Amino acid sequence: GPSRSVLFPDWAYKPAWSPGSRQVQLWHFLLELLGGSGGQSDTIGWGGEWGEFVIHNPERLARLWGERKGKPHMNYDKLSRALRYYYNKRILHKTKGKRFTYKFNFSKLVLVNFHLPPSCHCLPPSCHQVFIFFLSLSLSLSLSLSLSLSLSLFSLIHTLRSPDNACE
DNA sequence: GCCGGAACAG
DNA sequence: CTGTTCCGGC
Repeated sequence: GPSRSVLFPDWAYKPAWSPGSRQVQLWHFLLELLGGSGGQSDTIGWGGEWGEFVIHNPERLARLWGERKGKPHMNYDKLSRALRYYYNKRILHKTKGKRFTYKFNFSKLVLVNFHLPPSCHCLPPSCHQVFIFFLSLSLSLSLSLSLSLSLSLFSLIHTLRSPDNACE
């Protein structure tokens, strides 16, 4: 597959509940596809609104996702069930009335997956907002360069969060 | 197509 | 935990 290490640092693939595992998540995969080819391909592309994306070829997307996860029987019916589980997590929601169209909640995406402990005051207060700004920039301009900058900032935040830089 | 419950896997 | 599989309902 295309370069997952380019877009996401390794720690982004490790859920907090399972330090050993390194399973790619569906929203990683979607952003990966949307981050390349100027945000447009025959399979998936950014939509009209901010964070909105359209699946142009649902079964092809499912096949690619199945290849990544080692699930040869993946299809859009099952992939879309996984997308629907994102609704309550506030990672995605459906753009109603538009076929195969969903929308990212990027601020929630950041807060859920990369939240800072409230007790830590080592970081500037607006690190999240800075990241969101970069990510929104990459969305509006469809520049993978901006996405790389965003993830570099992610890495920086992660480094600052390490025990070596703990408060007190 | 889209929804969400239920059982299940790793 | 994040999905995967299956499915009845709209």
